[in-house]
Amino acid sequence: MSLYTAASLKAELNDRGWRLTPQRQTILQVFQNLARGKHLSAEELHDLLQGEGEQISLSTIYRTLKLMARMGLLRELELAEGHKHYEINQPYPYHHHHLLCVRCNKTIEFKNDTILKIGSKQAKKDGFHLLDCQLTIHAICPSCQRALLPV
Amino acid sequence: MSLYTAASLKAELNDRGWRLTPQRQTILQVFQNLARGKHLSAEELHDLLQGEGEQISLSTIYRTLKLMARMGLLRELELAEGHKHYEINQPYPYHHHHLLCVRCNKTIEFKNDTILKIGSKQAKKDGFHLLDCQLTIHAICPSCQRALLPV
DNA sequence: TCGTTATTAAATATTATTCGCAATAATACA
DNA sequence: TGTATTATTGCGAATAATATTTAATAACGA
Ligand SMILES: [Mn+2]
Ligand SMILES: [Mn+2]
Ligand SMILES: [Zn+2]
Ligand SMILES: [Zn+2]
Repeated sequence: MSLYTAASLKAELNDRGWRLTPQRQTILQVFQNLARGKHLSAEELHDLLQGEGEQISLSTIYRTLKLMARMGLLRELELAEGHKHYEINQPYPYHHHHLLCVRCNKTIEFKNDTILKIGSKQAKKDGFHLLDCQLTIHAICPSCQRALLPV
Repeated sequence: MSLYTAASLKAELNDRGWRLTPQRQTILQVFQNLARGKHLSAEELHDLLQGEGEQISLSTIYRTLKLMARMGLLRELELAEGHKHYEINQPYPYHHHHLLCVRCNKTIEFKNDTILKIGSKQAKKDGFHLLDCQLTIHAICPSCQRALLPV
């Protein structure tokens, strides 16, 4: 399950002229141990770390999340109005997608192997190097449908 | 092509206790006439309208974009860091997806009928009312691959 | 072990988006 | 067709997520 060890993360970083820091290691650790279906915002990650006694500045958290998303280690998700959420980017058997209620932000994860295949094929066709591939279904959940009208 | 006339937009709005205003009509008009492959941010739409002599406040633009996205008339896309883009939400034959370079934001549109089917099926299965279904492929384009390292 | 330089924490800046409000105008209905 | 109701607008101000600047620190390669 745990794709990156300290050593492999270091290699991945050093390859690009970057450095392995305790902060980066800790943050990746958190995402690797996060329960399935959980997603964290920068703020939430900050709070979680504080709770564990880890003192990592919010700036560093923002920088690290962005860096790791661009490396393909994390997925950057738009699951709520106003801020991003992150989760570990897992390959094939764990790869999944999101069904989202635009009113209450209820999120359901689902798997579908076809989508990743389509995405990989398309990226390859255009010569892009694939980082992530995410289907987001914007919809209205059953309970929000019942609670009619109000936006 | 033009899915909504003034009359049908009015009906759609009034059904929910909302009103048809010249501003809403104008904004939907712009998106319906937008060239294939073009996406607009709130700011860009504002500038475009100004250029045409239409004076619609930025507040109204933000409100309208959000409203229409939640109605399913527009698609809200995350194609760049920091701000959203919008396009008209077209059904089946025009429905498409995006391949995006996370470094330079180069965007390629592509079609795939399977994805919409998967999305519809999943939404139905969970009792959600589908608004939009978008596959976003995060990747690195060929020229950014060549321009190595720099983030 | 040392020098170089990427990274950090903290404070500050930026900027997309929202909100409060008073004025206006779309709609329902008499 | 006129009137009352209230959703919507434009403006300015507020908010909040994220970026940036800086000096101090600490990884890394030699
Ligand atoms: Mn997920
Ligand atoms: Mn598009
Ligand atoms: Zn809901
Ligand atoms: Zn690029």
